Amino acid sequence: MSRQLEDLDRIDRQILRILQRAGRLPNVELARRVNLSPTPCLERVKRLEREGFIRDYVALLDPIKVHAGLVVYIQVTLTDTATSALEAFNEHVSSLEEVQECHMVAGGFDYLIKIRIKDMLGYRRFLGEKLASIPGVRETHTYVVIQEVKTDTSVAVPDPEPAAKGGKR
Amino acid sequence: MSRQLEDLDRIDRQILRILQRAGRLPNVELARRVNLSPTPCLERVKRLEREGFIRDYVALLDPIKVHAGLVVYIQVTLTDTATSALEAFNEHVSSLEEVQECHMVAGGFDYLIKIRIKDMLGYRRFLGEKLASIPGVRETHTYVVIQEVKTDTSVAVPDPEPAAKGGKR
DNA sequence: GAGAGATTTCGCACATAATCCGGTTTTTTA
DNA sequence: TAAAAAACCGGATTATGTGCGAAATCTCTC
Repeated sequence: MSRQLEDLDRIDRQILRILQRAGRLPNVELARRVNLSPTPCLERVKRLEREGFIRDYVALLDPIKVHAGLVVYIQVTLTDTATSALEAFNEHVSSLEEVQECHMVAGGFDYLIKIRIKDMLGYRRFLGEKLASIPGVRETHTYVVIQEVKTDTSVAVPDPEPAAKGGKR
Repeated sequence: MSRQLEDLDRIDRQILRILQRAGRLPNVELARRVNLSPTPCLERVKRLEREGFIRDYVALLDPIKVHAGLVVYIQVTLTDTATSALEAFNEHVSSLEEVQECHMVAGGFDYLIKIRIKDMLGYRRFLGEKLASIPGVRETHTYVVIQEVKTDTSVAVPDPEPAAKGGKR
């Protein structure tokens, strides 16, 4: 029914790579870059969306200009590691607007969460008013980010396999 | 010259919040949602882009479908903490396609980098062939992500201050 | 508090892009 | 090799983005 990555040809992958960087590129221009006419190009894009390769399109803001320039990673350990407790924590954390990412990491049922706030005062408020109010938090360890060296929302799309034998595709 | 966040009114902030979630929303529809006609709405969007509040527009892909489903955080300590060594490391890391984020964290000149790869084999290859080849890496500590609880590219845009008294500016 | 100026808004006209449709070419399959 | 399926293209239609002048709103000054 739905294609796998292996089923995508060179053009499909090109499209993914381009749209990852320029989500609002007009279809005419996209078609030109991948050497297609607009119609089949749009058809491919729509299909990639339908099949779930493309999740959605977003605008990226300048964090500093919207007062969210400070990034802090917080490592969290829970007291209770029962499934229900974990799920409760998941729910709670997901609802916090400062939390950009939350991951459960291997080795001792810890969490690593990434937050964006304006400044240290914002961090203190988050820790005291938001994170502390979540039940079951045993301890936290804070990593304050001094410099953002790289931030990239795109992922590498591998080239297609040269197609084993016989025909091509 | 360029506006600050404080200078944005309710509508501007609404626009930012909406476009963060739906970067390809047609301007007519956006205008309808913020109760404006298309013309001034587009004018505002263009201005927000020009002033740098909106950095760019991107398509978000499904990491699993493009064989980048495994997230690993790696904590890195360098042997040399001279500015030139740090900059060299920054350059090197930024060029690696698996690296989605790289942050310098306070307290001992460590780095925290986030990578996306297909599986554990991909991780081993990255560590052995890519990260190890960067000079000056003293030690690394790995956090393997079991579950992605939350991932959000958007940031909270605060509501405007009610404008103190008398005039505003 | 009245008025000049600036800013923002709207509605219409125009340009550009997205979408639809039919026909052709290419690829796949039997 | 022929038939079927899929992909592609070009042009017509529709929708969307963009430019411009006029009206409305707001700001500031006197």
